[in-house]
Order: sequence, then structure tokens, then C-alpha cells
Amino acid sequence: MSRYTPAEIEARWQQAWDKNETFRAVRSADKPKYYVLEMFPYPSGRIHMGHVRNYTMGDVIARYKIATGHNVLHPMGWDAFGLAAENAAIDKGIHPADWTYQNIADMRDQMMPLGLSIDWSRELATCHPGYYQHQQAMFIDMLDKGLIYRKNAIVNWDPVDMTVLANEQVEAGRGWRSGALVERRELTQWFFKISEYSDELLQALDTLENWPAKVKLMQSNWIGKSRGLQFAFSTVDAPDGHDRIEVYTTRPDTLLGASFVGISPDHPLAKELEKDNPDLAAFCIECRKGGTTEEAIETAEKLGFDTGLTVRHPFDTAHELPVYVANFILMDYGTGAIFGCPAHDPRDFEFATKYDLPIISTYLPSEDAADELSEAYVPAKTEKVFYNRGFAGDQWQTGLEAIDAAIAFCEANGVGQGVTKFRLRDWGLSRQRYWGCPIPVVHCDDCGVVPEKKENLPIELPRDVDFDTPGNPLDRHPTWRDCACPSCGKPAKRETDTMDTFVDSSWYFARFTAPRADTPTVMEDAEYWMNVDQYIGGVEHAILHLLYSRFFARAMEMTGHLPKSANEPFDALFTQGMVTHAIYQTPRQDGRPTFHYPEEVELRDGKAYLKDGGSEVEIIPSAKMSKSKNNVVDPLNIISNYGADTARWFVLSDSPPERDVEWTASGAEAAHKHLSRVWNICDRISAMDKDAKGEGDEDLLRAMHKTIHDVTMGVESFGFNAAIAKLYAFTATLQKSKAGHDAQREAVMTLAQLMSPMTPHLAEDIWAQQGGDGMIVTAPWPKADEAMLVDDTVTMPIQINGKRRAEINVPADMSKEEVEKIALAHEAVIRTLDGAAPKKVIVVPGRIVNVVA
RNA sequence: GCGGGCGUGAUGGAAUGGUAGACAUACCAGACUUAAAAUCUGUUGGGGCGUAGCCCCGUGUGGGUUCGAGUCCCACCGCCCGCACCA
Repeated sequence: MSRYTPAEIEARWQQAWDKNETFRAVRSADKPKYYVLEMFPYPSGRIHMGHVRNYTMGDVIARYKIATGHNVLHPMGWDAFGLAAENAAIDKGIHPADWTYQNIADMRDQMMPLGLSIDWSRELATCHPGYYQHQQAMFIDMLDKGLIYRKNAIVNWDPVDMTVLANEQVEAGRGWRSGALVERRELTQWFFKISEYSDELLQALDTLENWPAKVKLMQSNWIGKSRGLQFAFSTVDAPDGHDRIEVYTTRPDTLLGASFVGISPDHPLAKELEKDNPDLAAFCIECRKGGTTEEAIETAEKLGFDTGLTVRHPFDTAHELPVYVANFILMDYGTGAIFGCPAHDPRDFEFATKYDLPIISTYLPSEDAADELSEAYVPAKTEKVFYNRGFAGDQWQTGLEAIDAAIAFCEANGVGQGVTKFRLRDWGLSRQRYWGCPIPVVHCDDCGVVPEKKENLPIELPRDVDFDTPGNPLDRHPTWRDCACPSCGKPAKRETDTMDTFVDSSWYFARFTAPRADTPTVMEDAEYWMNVDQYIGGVEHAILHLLYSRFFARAMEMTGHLPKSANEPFDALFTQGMVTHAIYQTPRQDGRPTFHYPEEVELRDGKAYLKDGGSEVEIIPSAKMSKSKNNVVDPLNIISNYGADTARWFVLSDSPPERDVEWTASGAEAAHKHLSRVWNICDRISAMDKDAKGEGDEDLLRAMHKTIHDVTMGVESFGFNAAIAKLYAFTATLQKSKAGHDAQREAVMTLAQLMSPMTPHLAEDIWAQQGGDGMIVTAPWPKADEAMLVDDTVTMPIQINGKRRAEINVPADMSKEEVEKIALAHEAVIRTLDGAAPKKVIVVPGRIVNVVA
């Protein structure tokens, strides 16, 4: 009897696939194409279990599609620009390029043993000039088409390091290195006009049938289409040029509940007023401190400053409202000014209570409901409510009806216009950093901002930069900025902003279709391979990456780089969960915990002890594997201990792919045991007499066909864990089978085929041992025989009033009437009914009988 | 704060609105063994009774829709993800 030796088997089959160029993707008219793509990794340096899970899922799909006769494209690349490389340069003095390319080499080496069906000839890295020169070319095309423009925008500014900070580099309102309170600063920045596509990006979501509903909903909310009223309050005694304050509201029906007007600290009026009002100026400075994230702004305490200024209510000019500067109003949204209606907005309610402003209801749940509110009354817009201070439409109406009526009324009376607005803002792509794709424009004293000539591309990053001083090294570079104006030829300066890394990842999927072409894409290849048939990645990308990619596909169409048919580049999307692990910690003297690696810990009776010293360790429930918590399991260790097939099998089993999976040592062992068991079965069958007859051939083959059916369904619907459960069950059946040699051989070869997308190496070896034709990877996927799937009889539970009371065995094709008759004749039913006639009997054929007593 | 998701035995989880707990882990018992490991077999949601069997309770909490709800609807609690310069 031979032993299952994954190390030897896996290396052998990987070489065989490699030699055969099994996974090389070539355009062909013979077969339908299938493009499967997992979100490409950031080259952090080490692969982790999350990668293994992500790529294994894609690999299962890719291998299944190969077996079902598709021409499969399954590429891999590196999202290689980013902050971490610059941090490594600052911390360790390594050049970002060296750090990145070394990490790529390391991670590729770690990925290879997994036996993924990747066409490595198409590998790309976004930090390579061969990639980013095309991004620069497209930038120029998009600038030319008016898709890109410049405007001022606010960034996090570290006043000590004198540098722009990423949101990630702001911790509790302070710069992560300097510890200084972060300020907001305005810079001129580059923007994509994604907001022009708001409606288009929203509408097209409906066509994405194979996207998760939750992702579409999140994108829809992010784009945030709203219908509202834009109008102006006229001011009383305001500075010149500020006789009106424009506001936008989605709830014009609550206009009579207005009790104050709020403006952003960045509003032109606020800026004007603070010139003569030191207190206000101090308040605005305070407001401009802290991070710029929406989260930071929305969770901060709501602060206001009474400007002393008032405005007239548009319906009653005698009624004056105070004007506050408030820290929660963003200049980027709407007009940077709002009217506050405390009665129907929790945030305004909090504000009004704090500053003792009136709370005036405009609608109530009923005619006699109390007018005094203890909290904001915010019913669903579809709910009918009583308008005690309505001014348009019926007294009883829904919020939606009231909004429409209010807009119509206001327009008829010259108080503003109904407008449709989107929450989606333009995409700021400027980054004041070195390790990114240089923006290919030149600043010329005479010609202004001029795009670089395409023949001068790539504009390469200079190699000789220093990171000793905070800030963007491109700014300080002695010569790199110097260039000739592409328009007039005079000396000019290069743009030193680089592009947001989201730009890199917004078109890599298109580049994979012609990764070495000297244009960004090749139409023929793009038309053949696009769209991505199945895209797989984490939910954390549900909004930004996917939305930007959808926009970019449209922008690439407009500039002639993609066909219109690729406007929605991802036909199907799957969002997978994370790999988690328990955290082991012991307290330290200073009260903070010491984290221990799983391999330093021994588990006994549900408790954990340090292998070194034996003291007990606290177990914190599973969390995302993270270096800082030491709760990581290195895939390489797993592969060297058990083999890649075990790692692959385990990350797919146990947990549904969209949910998190917890890595446990026992789970990995169970996976390995199962693979050994399958190996032993194969061995046993090989040793059987070729003419051996046995018992239960038909039962075994029936089970086999059911398994083919179930596993196929499972793989097609991302039910990998359920498919694996079926494979466990079938393995047990086969193991106990006393069937003859031919039936058992057929069963084990089919088992190998069904397992092959998950455990390709083991499957190849079994296939070869049993004398299968060619390699299993290209063998046609087994087909379930429909005739073998139907049983002659079915067991049907009988419920009485919805509770299961008995069961009956009936022929599968028995009529409803007969089933009902047999059910009613059942002893348990007669007992319960006690002579009374049943009120109703529901028979669901093949499923259930429910008797209503 | 806002948007989205999730919540089922000791544990990971299964279940097109139709027998809740498939499959796996852990535990316990048994077989094999001098013994252990490995392997194989079996039991295991809780409670109760007149214990070959039957009954009650049970999918975060509370309500609702339905002949029937883990699944659909509403509210609450807890956890996770995103919030535009992390990728």
C-alpha cells in the first residue's frame, strides 16, 4: 500500500501543467471564452490565507470552466503602487521600487506551490513603466475629451511635517508620525468627472444581474440620487455680495419647520464674516482641525456658532431665522448651507436642543398627536402622516407626495426650483506622493497646464530620490521637474502629483487581455476576452474600486480603448469573506497584551497554554488575520506540512465563501485526513481484481450521479462548502462500497474529477493511476444521468398544524389526492383529528403534507 | 453618525418558505493494539414522561405575515465591512 505524499505529487503535476502550457490563454474561435479574475494583490511581501482563499476560489471556477469546454483566461498581476512602499523607504531606507519588486518576487514564489491555473505569461505590475505609460497615454486622451479637470480641494495637512497625509495616516485627528493636530488645507488637484456619469452608473446597476444585491444597493446609495428644492434665503444686513444664501433640501415639505440656517465653516459667507469677528475666526479654525473623513465629521460633537446674522423665511419675510456656522456641514455637498428642521432630523434636533432653538413640527402621526416633541419625528417617506404645518398638497399625505407638492408649490410661487442632485462627488486623483504613476502634464509660464506629448511617454519616476525629509520627493528633486513645454518648447516644470492607486486598478483587467501591447489595449483582444465573466474579491471593495472601474470602462470607451460592450466590465461579481483566526494573548506588565503566534500555543481541553513555560493564554475570539495581532497562519507552513491540496480543500470547506472562515489546526488536519482517505481508496481499487464482481453497483452509481449533480450545482453557485460536504458523503459511501471493480473504478475516477477543481494535484494522480485519458485538468466534466437522480419512492413528512408528526413512504409520482388519502389514513393523523374533519390539507408533491386541524 | 451585511448545538456550519442541526470539528463509548498513535464503528440540541415509544421547548430579543418562518416584514440588541488620500 502506498502513502499519500503531496510534496512529491504536487511538484510533479505542476511541472506537467507547466510543460504542457495548459493554462496559456490564446484567442480561439473553437470554444466559448471565459475570463475569470480575482482582485489582484498588493505586494505586501507575504501571501496570507486570505489570498489562498481568494485565488483558490477563482481557480475552482477556472478549472471547472476548462473542464466544461471553455477557453479560459485566468491572469495574475500586482497592484504595486502604494503608501506602504514609501513607508518602507522611510523606515528601512529601502527604495520603494526595490522593496516592491522584491515583494513581488517573494509572493510569486509563495503562490506557485498552490498550483493555480494561472497564465503567468500575462503577469503585470502597475508600477512598471510598461504598464503605467499606457495609463499616462489614457490620461492625456481623457484630458483631451474633457473627462479630467483641476479644481481646489481639501486635504489633510500635517503642520509639523509640512506634508499631506492620507486618511489612514491620521489617527484621532493627529498626524501618525508628528502627532500634530491635522489641519485642512486647500490644494489645486486633478479630478475625473465621474459625477457626470452619476445617472448612467446608477441606471446600469439594474443590468448587473449577477452582482450581489447588497453591492448594487451600496453603490446605489453611494451615488445617492435625490430630488429636492434649491432656493435662497435673503439675508438681513449681511456683508456686500451675500444678500442671499443658497440652500438645497430634500425635504422642502418641512420648510415651515425651519428654525435656523447652517453654513459650512468653508462657506464664502463664513470666510467673509470671520474677517471682522475673531471669535468666529477662532471657531472656524477649530472646525478645520481634525481629519477630513466623513466619519470623523459625522461622529464629532455637533458645534455651532451664532453669527448674529439673520435671514428671512421665504414664506413669511417677517419671520427671521438665525444663521449658524456649524462644523457638520460640508462645503462639498449641495451648496454648503442648509436650513435646520429640528422636528424631523435627529442631527438638527440635537443641535437645536443644544443652542436652544425652536422645534417646530410640520407633520405628526395623527391629528391629535402632541405638538411637543421629545425627539425628532422621522417616519418612512412612504408613510401617510398628518401635516399640521403643511403648505402644499393634502393634509394627510406621504412624505413623497408632500415633497412633490412642495416643489411644485415653490416653483409656482418663485421660491426656488426642483433639482435632482447626486451625492457622488468627482474623483480626486492627485496624490502628493512619489510612489505612483506620474501625471503627464507640464506647467508652462506662457502656455499654462499642457499635456505631455505621447511620444515622450513614459514619464518615468526618477530613481534617485530621498525620503529623509517628509513630503513628496518629486517636489524636491533637483532636475526631474525640468522639461521643455510640449507646446512652446520653453523651459517648464513637470507636474509632481502622482495618480491615486485606484486609477491603476481601474483598468488592469482590460490590460490583461493584451498585456504586452504597445497601446493600452488592443481592440481585437479586448473584444474577444472582455468582459470579465467572473470577478472575485473582498466586500471591502464593494463601492470605490468597482465604481471607479465601471466609470473607467466608460471613459476608456470614450477615448477608444474599450468597446461599448465593455462598459460594464464585470459580468458577474462574487464577494468573498476573510480568513480569521483566534488571537492568543497574555498580559504584560504595562497592561497591554503580548500576542502569541498560533504555533507558540498548545491547545488542551478548550484552553490554550504557552508551549514555552506552560502558562495559560487568553483566547480572544476570531478576528481577521493581522500581523499586529500575530494571529496569522503562514500558508507556506501549511503547504510544507500538508501540501497545497489540503490548504485549498480546507479554505473552501466549512464556511460559505461569502462569509469569513476561521482557520483551525484541527480543520486543516481533517482536510488532510480526507485526502489521504481518498488516496487509500484509490489504492485499494487499483489492487482489486479487474474482473471482480460485487454487490450494490447500482447503488454506488446512483450515489455517484447524485454527487455529480450536487457538486456541479455547488461549484456553479459558489456553494463550495456544500459541494465539499457532498464529496465527504460520497467518499464515505465509496469507502464502504462492496461494488465490483468497474463500478468502483468509475466512482473513484468521477470522485477525482469532482474534486479536481479544489485538489487538482491529487486528482491528476488518481486519474493517472486509474488509467484515465490524458490529464484530468482537460478531461470533460462528468454529466449526471437524469435517470439515476430520481428515486422511485420518496419519504414525505406529515405535519399537523405545521408540526411534524409522522412520515410516509410513497411512490414519487403518486398524485396529490392519493397522497392526501394515505396521509389522512395515518394513525397519528387519525389520533390527532379525533374524528373531526380536517379544515384543510396541503400536499406539496415530493415535499410535505400539512394537515390543518 | 450614515450606508450595507451577518447572528442556528460545545465549535465551523447545512437547510429553492416545506422533516432544523447535512458535512466537519470536539467530546464520549467501542473495535484493532501489550500499549499508544494511526485507522475503523457508533452516540451526542435542551427538558420531561407511563422510556421498543411519546410529549414539550429550541435558529440573538420582541412582535407580525403564512396552512407552514432559520428563511419574508417591522422594531430592538450584538458583531463585521465601507464612508471618497489604505488597498
